[in-house]
Amino acid sequence: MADNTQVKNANGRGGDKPTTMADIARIAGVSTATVSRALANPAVVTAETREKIDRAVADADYRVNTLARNLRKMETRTILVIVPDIANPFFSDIFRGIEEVAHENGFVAVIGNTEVDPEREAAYANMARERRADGLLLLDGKLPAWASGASALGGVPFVMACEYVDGPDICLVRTDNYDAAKLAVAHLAELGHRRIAHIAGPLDRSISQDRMRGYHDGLAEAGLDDDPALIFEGDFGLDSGTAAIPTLMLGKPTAIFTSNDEMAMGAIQGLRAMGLGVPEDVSVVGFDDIRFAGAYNPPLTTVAQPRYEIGRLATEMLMQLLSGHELGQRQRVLNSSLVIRESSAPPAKAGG
Amino acid sequence: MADNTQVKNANGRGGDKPTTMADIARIAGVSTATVSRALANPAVVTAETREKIDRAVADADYRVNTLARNLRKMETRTILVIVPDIANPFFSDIFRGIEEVAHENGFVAVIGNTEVDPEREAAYANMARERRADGLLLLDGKLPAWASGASALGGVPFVMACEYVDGPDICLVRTDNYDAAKLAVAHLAELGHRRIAHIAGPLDRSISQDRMRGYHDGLAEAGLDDDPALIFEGDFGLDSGTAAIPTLMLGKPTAIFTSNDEMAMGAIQGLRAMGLGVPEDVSVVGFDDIRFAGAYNPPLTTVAQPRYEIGRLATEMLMQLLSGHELGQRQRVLNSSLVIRESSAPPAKAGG
DNA sequence: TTGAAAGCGCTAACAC
DNA sequence: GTGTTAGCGCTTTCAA
Repeated sequence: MADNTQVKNANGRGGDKPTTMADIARIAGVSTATVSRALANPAVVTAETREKIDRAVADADYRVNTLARNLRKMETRTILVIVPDIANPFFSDIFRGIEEVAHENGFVAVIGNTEVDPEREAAYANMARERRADGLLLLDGKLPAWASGASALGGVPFVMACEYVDGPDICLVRTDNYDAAKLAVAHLAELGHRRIAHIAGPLDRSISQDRMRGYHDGLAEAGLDDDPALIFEGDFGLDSGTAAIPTLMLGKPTAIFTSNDEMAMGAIQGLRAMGLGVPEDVSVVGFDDIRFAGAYNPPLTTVAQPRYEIGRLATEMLMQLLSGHELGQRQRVLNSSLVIRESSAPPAKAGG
Repeated sequence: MADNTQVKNANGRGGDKPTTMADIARIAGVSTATVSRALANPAVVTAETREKIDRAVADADYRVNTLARNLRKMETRTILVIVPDIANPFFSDIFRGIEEVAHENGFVAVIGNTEVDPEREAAYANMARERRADGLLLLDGKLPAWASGASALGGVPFVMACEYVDGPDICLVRTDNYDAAKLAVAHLAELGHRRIAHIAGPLDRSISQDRMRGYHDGLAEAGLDDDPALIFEGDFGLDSGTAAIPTLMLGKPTAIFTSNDEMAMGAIQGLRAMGLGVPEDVSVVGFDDIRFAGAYNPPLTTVAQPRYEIGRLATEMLMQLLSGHELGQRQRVLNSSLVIRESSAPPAKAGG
C-alpha cells in the first residue's frame, strides 16, 4: 500500500498522467463536448450516449478538473469569509451557517482570519481581486478599505454581517444592537439597580458603539444617571473583563452590562477575586449567548443573537448577488432577545 | 457610487473586459513572458524593464488571474481541513494554527465542516480529487474512507491531526491521550479519591478510546477498582455531560474524569442541579483546556493540549508533503500537561 | 443530438 | 535577458 506521498491512481498525482475528459471521450467514442454536456446536463444527451459515458467515467474513476473548469467559466465557486477571530465562538457559530448555505449552492467557504491585523486584512481583501474567490462575506467591520464602499473592493460582490459601515447600497445582515442593549439595561433597572456599569467592546467597531449608545439611552429612559466612571473600554477578550473590575468597582455599581459574554465571564472572575458574588453582590448581563453562557456559573443573563441564522441569511444574500438576481432588500435586521438567567437579580439592598 | 452589484473597475466584474497580462505587456512594450517573469521572479529581469512593467501594473490596477495560473501550474495552493464541528473551540484553536502556516506559505485553508455527516464527509473528500485542493488535513477520524489508507483518497497527500487511524505510513500529529488520561486519574487518586467515574467521548473515535484506556489503566495503577457503573459514554457535548450525572451518581463517585471540558461543564451543571458542589462534594477533571476552562466556576482542572501547535505542526508537515520533500518523521506526538485548578480537591471524607 | 474548434489567461520550454 | 510559442483541461459557440 506504499507510502502516502507516492500512491497513484487513475487520477494520479504520483507523476503519471491523469485521466482527462479527452480520455473519457476516446473510451466512450464520442467528442469531449459531448462528455462535458453529459456531465453538466445529462438530459441533453441520449440515454445511450449517456450510458457509454457514465461507464467510461466509472471505469477510469474520472473526476473533472475544477481548475480547468474554473478558468473557462471565470469563476471559483468560492466565497471568502473575513473574520477577526475564528476561535471566538461567536464567529464560529455564524460560520456554521455560512458554510452550510455555501455548500448547498455548490460553493466553498474559505475563512480569512485577520486577527485584526491590517496586513492580513489587506492580503485577504486582495484574494477576491485575484479571482481566488467570487464574493466576500465580511464579519470584520474594521477594514479601512470597506469604508469607501464597494468600489474599494474592485467591484467584488460582498455582504457584511454584524459589523457594518454606512452606505445605502451596502448589503448587510445584522441584529439591532442598540435596541438589545437598551433592553438589557432596562432589565437591570427594573430589577431595582440604580448604578449600572458598562464594559464596552473596542469603540472603533460599530457593534460596540451601538451597544454603548443603547446603554446610555437605556439609562436615560430609566431616569438613571450616566456616570463616566462606570464605563470601561475592553477588547471583547476574557481578560479585559477581569481587568475592568478594580477600576469599575470604585464607582460602586450594583450591576454591570458587558458588551459580550466573554467579558462578562472575565468580569465575574474579577468580582470573585475581590470576594464579590454574582448575583448577590453584583448583577452581570452579557451579550451574544455563546455556547457556554447558559452553562456558566452563574448562568449568564445575556442577549441571544441568532448567529447561525445571520450566517445563513448573509450567505443567501451573497448567492443572490453572485447569480446577478436583484435583491429584495439589501439590509436585513434580525431580532435578538434577552435571555434571563441567574447572573442578574435584584440588588442586595432592595432586599432580594 | 452606484450599486454594489454593478460597480466596475479596471479588473472589472461588471461586464467590461478585465485587464490581462497581455494588456500589461502591450502597455509596457514587452512580451507576456517577461511580464510573467517580472511578477514571479523580479530579479531575473533588468531594472529598467521591471520598472516599466511595475508602472503599467500600477496604472492599470492589474492583478494576476489566479484561475489561469492554477490551471497552468496544476495546483490550487489550497488545503482542505476536514473537521467534525468548527463551532467547537477545540477545533477552532487548531484551525488558527493551520490557517497561519498555510498563509505563511501562500496557501489558503478551506474548512469542511462535516457535522459527522457521512454524506458531507464524502463530498469534502471528493474535493481534493477534483483538484479543488492540493492536500488534506483531517481532524475527523471517522471518515470510513481513511480507514483503508492513503489509496482511498486517490493519492491526495494528507495529514491527520488528533484523531487517527492505524497505518505505518500515515502522517499524524497528536498528543498522547492515553498518558494524559492516566495522569488525570493519578491526580485524583493522589488527592484521596477512591471512586472515580468517567464520562467518555463517543467510543468510535480514537481519542475517546485512548482516554478511556488511560482511565482504566490509571485506576489499575492506583490500585482502585474499576466499576462499569462508573462509566458513561457521552458525545463530547455539554448536555451529555449533564445527562450522565443522575446515572453516574448512583455509583457514588467522589470524582469524575471527563473526556473533554464541555462535558465537564455539563457535568458540573448536573451536579449543581442535584445540589452537589464542585469540588466540595465531587471533584471534576476535564480534558483540552479550552478557552473558557480557566474562567469557569470553579476553574477547571484539565489536560492542556497544545492546540495551536498541533495545527501548525500538522500544516507544516503537509507543506513538506506537497513540496515533495522527504519527511523527517511521519508521526509527531506532542506533550500535553495537567493543569490543576479548583475543580479538583481532596474528597470531603478525607477531611481536605 | 453531436462534433469541430476556438479560446479562458497564464507559465515554461526553447530559441535567440 | 527577452520573445515566441505551445499548451494546461475544460466549456461553448457554431455548424452539421
